[in-house]
Amino acid sequence: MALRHAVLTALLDNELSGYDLAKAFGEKVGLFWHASPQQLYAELARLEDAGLITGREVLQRRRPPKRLLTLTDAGLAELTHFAAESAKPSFLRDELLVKVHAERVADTDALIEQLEDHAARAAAKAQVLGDMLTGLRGPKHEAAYLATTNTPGPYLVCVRGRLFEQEKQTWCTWAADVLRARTAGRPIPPLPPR
Amino acid sequence: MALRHAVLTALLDNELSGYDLAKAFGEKVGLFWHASPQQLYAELARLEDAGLITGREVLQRRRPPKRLLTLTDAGLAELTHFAAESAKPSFLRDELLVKVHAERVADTDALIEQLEDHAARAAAKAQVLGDMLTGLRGPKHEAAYLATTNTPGPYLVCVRGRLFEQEKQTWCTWAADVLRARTAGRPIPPLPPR
DNA sequence: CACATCATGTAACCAGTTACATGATTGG
DNA sequence: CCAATCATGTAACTGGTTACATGATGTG
Repeated sequence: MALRHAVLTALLDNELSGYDLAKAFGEKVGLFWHASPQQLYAELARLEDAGLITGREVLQRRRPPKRLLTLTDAGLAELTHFAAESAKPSFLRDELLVKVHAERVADTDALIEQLEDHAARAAAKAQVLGDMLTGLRGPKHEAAYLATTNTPGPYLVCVRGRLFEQEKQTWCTWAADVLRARTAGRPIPPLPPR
Repeated sequence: MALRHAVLTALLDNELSGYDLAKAFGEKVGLFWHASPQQLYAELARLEDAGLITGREVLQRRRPPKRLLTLTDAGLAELTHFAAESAKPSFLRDELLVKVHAERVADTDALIEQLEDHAARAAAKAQVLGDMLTGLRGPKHEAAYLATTNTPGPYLVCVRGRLFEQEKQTWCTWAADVLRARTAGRPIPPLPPR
């Protein structure tokens, strides 16, 4: 049950509403841990029942009121405890790979199209993550930022997300090129080094 | 519902028993799509009910009898149809990243240990995948193999798995080095290029 | 004789997805 | 006035994990 801890982590630095969290999980956080709004609202209710977070009502001018959520001491302790446990290994799990594996019985042109589509999306995400990284470290160089910040965690995680997307882009592009070269009888391109 | 299709794909080339499949999902297939034996047996029952696979009993000397499963024509058609649909984007979802994100409130030494552990596992998996690739292409060069085989799918997928594990190893090692350098007051190492 | 491997599952629970539901406010 | 965004959820279903259960055979 790591969604719970992903939520606690997201609340570590900011006081957020359920809505804010849903947005964060669709963007920043979502780049390494995805969850739907419905899942979040359910989890938030459970977390509040368990006393790991508390909410305070904030009235807004010309907006519906919102509940800003904060970690309690118990929530903080829970997070610290969680971080010390050994993490289970993560798996690559990708529908597209299943389809490529079944290329033999698939429509190759449709597959190529999808590979290129996924490559483009990955490139866009990598770009967003790159911008987030420069935003985080500000005017400093990476090494200087990592040496001095007291929250290196988010930066490190963001680097991983970026590597992941870059790797995905590289592979998708190459795989599409390979399949295209095969159907056209052209020479197979090598996998670009990175 | 892509487990169903992952199973069909695994049966595309070989006739397998439930037990064989469970092993394959723990090894080869599991490197890009993981499933537990329980999930598989449940899915197999459903697939047979749906008429997408059939089993034939095989008696063995000095072994319990097993049921070898094969794709039916309907199963093949289902797979072809699935491959043409657009695949939903895959997410990176990793407990370890949640922990690193929460580094601020975690035991840094414990985290470093885990990062190094995960790096070692990733390196081992990458090695296995590399061996699988050389096994698949035999004496040929990659380009020659990909140009001539009629099943490039498994090879391409395997390359992706290897890239993923290499990327994971690179990052885990670097992140551990960064955290270690911070606590020791040493200079932060750069992320190695690849 | 004990442990690993072959071979197959069931039951209970937890996590995640899809579809639906509601109502206010802001910007074009 | 309509669409987008802010803000919060519920209900029904599907998918996945953990723990348990059974029994045969091969290896040290």
